[in-house]
Amino acid sequence: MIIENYICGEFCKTITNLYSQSIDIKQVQVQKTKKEFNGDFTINVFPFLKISKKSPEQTATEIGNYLKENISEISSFEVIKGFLNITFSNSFWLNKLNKHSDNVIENNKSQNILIEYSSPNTNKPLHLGHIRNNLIGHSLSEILKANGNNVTKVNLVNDRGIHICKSMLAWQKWGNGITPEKANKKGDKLVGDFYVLFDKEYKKQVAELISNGKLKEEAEKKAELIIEAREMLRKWEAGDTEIYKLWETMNSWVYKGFEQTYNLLGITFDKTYYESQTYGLGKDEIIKGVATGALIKKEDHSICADLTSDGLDEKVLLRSDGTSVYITQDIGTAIMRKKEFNANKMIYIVGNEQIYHFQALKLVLKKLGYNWYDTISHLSYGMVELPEGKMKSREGTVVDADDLIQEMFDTAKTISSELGKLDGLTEKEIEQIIKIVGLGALKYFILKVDPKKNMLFNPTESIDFNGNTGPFIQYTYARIKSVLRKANELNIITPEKINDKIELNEIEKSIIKQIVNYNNIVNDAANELNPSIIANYIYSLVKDYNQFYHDYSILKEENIEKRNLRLFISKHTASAIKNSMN
RNA sequence: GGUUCCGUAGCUCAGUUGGAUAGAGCAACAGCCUUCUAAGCUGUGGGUCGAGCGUUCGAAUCGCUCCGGAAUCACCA
Repeated sequence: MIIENYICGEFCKTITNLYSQSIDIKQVQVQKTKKEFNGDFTINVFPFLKISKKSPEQTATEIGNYLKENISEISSFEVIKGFLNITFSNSFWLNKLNKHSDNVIENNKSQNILIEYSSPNTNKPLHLGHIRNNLIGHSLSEILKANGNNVTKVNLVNDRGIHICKSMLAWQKWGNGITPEKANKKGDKLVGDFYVLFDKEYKKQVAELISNGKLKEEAEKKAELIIEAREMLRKWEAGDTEIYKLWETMNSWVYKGFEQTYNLLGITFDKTYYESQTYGLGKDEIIKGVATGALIKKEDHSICADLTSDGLDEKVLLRSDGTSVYITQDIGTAIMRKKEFNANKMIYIVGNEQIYHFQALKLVLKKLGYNWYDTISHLSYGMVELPEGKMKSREGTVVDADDLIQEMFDTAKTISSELGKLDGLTEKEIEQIIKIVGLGALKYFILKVDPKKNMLFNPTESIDFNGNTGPFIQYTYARIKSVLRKANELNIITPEKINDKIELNEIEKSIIKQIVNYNNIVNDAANELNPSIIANYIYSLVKDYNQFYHDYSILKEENIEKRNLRLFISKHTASAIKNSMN
């Protein structure tokens, strides 16, 4: 955008000088020139025909001539219909590239950004949906960091509630004192099994009641197991020591399991919140809100926010018995975090089923008088579907995170050894490689899709290493590194030695342009909160580089400057790729 | 029913604030290991951008109306 802005500015001056009329810079449209045409940037002159009172071709030619005369870096221009394609000199691009050599992003207004992601429940192991969440959250936080922001990554664990009591109750009844160690099982898996067991037994009871003539709804409420689970939740909230101890023990098993999965994925958090500690937050704020008249207290003593003027409904914030609901807690934590981290921006990575929830959250905060309510953004992502349809825990079609990651490793190993990529390596090296490749495949496969869209996860395609995949990018990166390793004359690659005397062919120039624009893309993606832009961008860069690689042989190269240029490009391509692979 | 999101090649997906002849990969077919690593490269075929109307010099992109799919509209979380 930096170059485009510069061109826009020069264009405005040109219009003023040629036609003595001033125009708004926003009217100027500058794009990168399409591949099929000659040029680096294209200015569209159609909107200015009324000012020039000439044909599109004449107008574009006039402007082109003026720009070329006044900007020395423009080497030539071409006019096609109303499109003015201008070409910058090679030295212009090479200098830009050199400026960005360390991929340090300039022009930063550093911000404190808080990003919440993952947010698991402690009654089930992590699954494919969590993987999408985790990868988006982690990747976005890396993008924001690369932009020079101060990023705090937080997790909010849902560790309380009736669903947690269900697995606890099942363990109490049928667990016979089993532990992850005794069962030789990950803690989250073990607890998840008891949750499933509860559901199974509960359904049995319900079916029995129905066959005894009860209505379905009544049966679901009257089944003994659910009554016991509710009683357990009541005891937990009352601070019953025995229940509390069980809860702590089982949750600690789960956390150990989660930690393993996070480690496997390479994901970390700066702070973890537990809902058991935050669920009471927000009450005071809401009561204050009633006092100021922002919120409504109803006859049954429940407290609501009237959001109808914003197109939403009435939202309950405190139950009639004074206990808090989900959103109460979120109001409290938002206010707390805002203070704690002095956050300029708070991003929540949460599935699109909660779009309504976050709209309501922001509006309630607004009503409560927090004018920073709009610094909250909800990055919602779509569901991950399987070729057979949606994942359903009841039907056992949920893709478990650990299983999936293991499968990626196994496939990476199979494919790599079939291709002979692992020949002559030590066990340790092999393990390292399949981890990088397997995870790279999974991460890229998920991140390349626009988060807001529902996506289809086809296991066989995700572990394909050809084409638009993570391993292809890694492969290219590895090859570039190999080129650089072999080029022991690296020290003679200096931009000063590369000048306009060297002609750039189309591919060389296209790669340089792409790398120069890389930082801007990163910036834009950070603004749009969308890692998939970078993923797709890097793929196109890598693809160009691959052509480049196949079209030339450095070792056979006739002149030393050309060889330097190619090494120079390789070096920058490598750093651009590396930057985006973290 | 209200609100939000999605619909682009057989399949999975890109497509920058409206721009030029709509792009990749997979799958199919035909080539390429004298090159820096073939996890690659080249070529061929494949499209009514869900449909229609409108806005304008110009629409996959913006607006409206339909059609199809998803999510949501709890004193659940």
